[in-house]
Amino acid sequence: MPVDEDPSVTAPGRHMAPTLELVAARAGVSRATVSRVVNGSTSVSPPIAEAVRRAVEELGYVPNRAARSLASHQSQAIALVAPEDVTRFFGDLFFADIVAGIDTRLENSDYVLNLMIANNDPSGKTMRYLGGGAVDGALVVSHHTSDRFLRCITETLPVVFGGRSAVPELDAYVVDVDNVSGAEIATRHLIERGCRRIATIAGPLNMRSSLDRLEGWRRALDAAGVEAGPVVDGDFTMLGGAAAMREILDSRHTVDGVFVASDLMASGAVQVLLERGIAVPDEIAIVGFDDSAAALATGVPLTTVRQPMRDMGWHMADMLIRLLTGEATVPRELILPTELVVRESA
Amino acid sequence: MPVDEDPSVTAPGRHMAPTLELVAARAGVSRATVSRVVNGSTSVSPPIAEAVRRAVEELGYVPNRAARSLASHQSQAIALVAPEDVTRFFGDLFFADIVAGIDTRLENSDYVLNLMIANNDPSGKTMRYLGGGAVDGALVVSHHTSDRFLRCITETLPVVFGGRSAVPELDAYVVDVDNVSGAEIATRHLIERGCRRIATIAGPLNMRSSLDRLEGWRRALDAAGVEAGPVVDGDFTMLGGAAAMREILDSRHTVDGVFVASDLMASGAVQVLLERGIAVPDEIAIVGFDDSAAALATGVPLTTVRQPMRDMGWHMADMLIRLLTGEATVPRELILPTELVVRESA
DNA sequence: TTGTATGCGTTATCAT
DNA sequence: ATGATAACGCATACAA
Repeated sequence: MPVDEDPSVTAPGRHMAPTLELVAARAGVSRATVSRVVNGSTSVSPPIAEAVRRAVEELGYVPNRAARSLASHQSQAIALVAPEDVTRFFGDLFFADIVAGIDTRLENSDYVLNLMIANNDPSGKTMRYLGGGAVDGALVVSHHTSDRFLRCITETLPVVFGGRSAVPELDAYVVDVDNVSGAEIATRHLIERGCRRIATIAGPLNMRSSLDRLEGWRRALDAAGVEAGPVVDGDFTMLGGAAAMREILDSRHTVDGVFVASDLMASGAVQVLLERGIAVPDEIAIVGFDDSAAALATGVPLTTVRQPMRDMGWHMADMLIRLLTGEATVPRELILPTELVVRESA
Repeated sequence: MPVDEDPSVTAPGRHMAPTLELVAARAGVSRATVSRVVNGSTSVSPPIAEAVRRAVEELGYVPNRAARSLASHQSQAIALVAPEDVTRFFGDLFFADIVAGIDTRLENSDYVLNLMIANNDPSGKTMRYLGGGAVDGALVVSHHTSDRFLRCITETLPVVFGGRSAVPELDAYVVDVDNVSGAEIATRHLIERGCRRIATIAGPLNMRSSLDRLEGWRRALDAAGVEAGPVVDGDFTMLGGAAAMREILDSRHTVDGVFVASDLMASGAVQVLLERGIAVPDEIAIVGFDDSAAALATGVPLTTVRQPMRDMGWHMADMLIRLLTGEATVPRELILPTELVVRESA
């Protein structure tokens, strides 16, 4: 026979958190009823509901997550899975912003965010965790995550991707930034300010965003009937950008404008230009992409394309929640607009 | 009436995850035994343990977190609580790195990371969550979080702070970067290269790190018998740094070196110098702090002080885990060394 | 509308 | 060393 302590309603147990049971006792109803009002069931008479709410308030009751999860088969948690090298690629660039965006969406929900840095091993801890019912869904900032890994996880859980992957067959839910039109706008800006020999420094061509930005550059050129200048890979790094700029300058081409697919690369490119005494933007105009910190820290403040990373985070979370709550019509793809920020480099 | 599928042991239930029960059946033992081997209890005979392990493997069993948590009163989760404006202050600076560090420590543990952006309201969702047993402990990157908030949370949970707060009475567990000696080294570098009239552009003086860096600057000066130059608040922003630099130049002081308490501010300062045709470092040498992206994107690559943010994350997590596992001797404070990175600005 | 009873998957306390 | 069995705190089907 269990040794029950006196469950006197007045005694606020030392450290034990109050349970449904206690609230029920205090309100003079059954556990089920308390559960109902806590979960916002409609079928409970106003006076009773009120009494329960009071008891909840007085006792400072807060539902036990584990118990709730166990009984309901829902964790009310979602995972944010980021590739192993967040800090290398997303670098210190967007991560904080995306997270902030996700959080603002989650704020008014009951979901909490679980952070996972994932290696690309579909059999690792990450997969076990995601598969083990620990989370109801996942947000993944993909960009170049392995195919096998992605497929695995989408089979297990509702997933929303941030940034379309390079493998288009994977028709999952995704929110992305409109890289194409962003690049297009940037390039058009170059054209409108008079540039006619426009090169581009691109990102690694196995990344979707690089491809899209290249495409946008090309479109703007085509639309204006301007001949395409050289295309050089800058690897999305500052050093790569500098190297690419040198390559362009040393080539047989003459250019008067460059669309650079990231601010970091643009920053490297501008430094090379300055070193060689080439005036920016007068001799060569530069437009970057990202509107990252680098855009302002560069010798010549960069004209660039701002990406709404915060919005992206918000919408990723929003989409997933709508998926989880069984909403009927969740669009499979959401493309967020970019914005040209005109500063001094073009 | 629920439509149960045949729970035959051999049939890998469509979607239901295998439970202890199933594993037990398969291995021909009791649930308790399975639980023991899963949790690494010693008191189980090798052959039986082996059989269980096989069953676990074959069924792909993974313990249900909710159930485990409910029964054990431990969530195996820790929270990372960041101030509301992560993205403004930590900005895109350190957040990703700290997270990466935390994650590497957590990787080999059973803990998962819960991310919470906290407003400073001790009664809000964050507090309810932290108090509700949803996590076993918390990591907080504090720097300027409200006192009341902090006190609240430290009373509820084991907490490790990243960065000492400005309120020293709060003697919680904390890991911090050695701002004092970092600033000292930076300033000494200035002195060693011949500077004799050394100013400093400081951060907001209500932040502990600002205070510490100021202190380091002063110490180096004192140690070398060099008179202290002007001290100007640069607000930890690029614009603030630029304004501060102008203020120094326009003052009655002449300076030949400036220790700037952040790269972002240093970046602004350098631009002002360049605009006015003042040679860096020949006429005025600049040393920054952080070794952030801004350090490289600046016109003159910055000599600066690198902070081991990744290590900081690692040690925060490590400290908390040791606290949670009841380790006897956990130091209350851990100060990580910084490192001077010499580039071109000084 | 409200209460009763059962189950969720583990851990932990007992016996054995 | 191993196996029953009782919590753990909540949701929910069902009865009232």
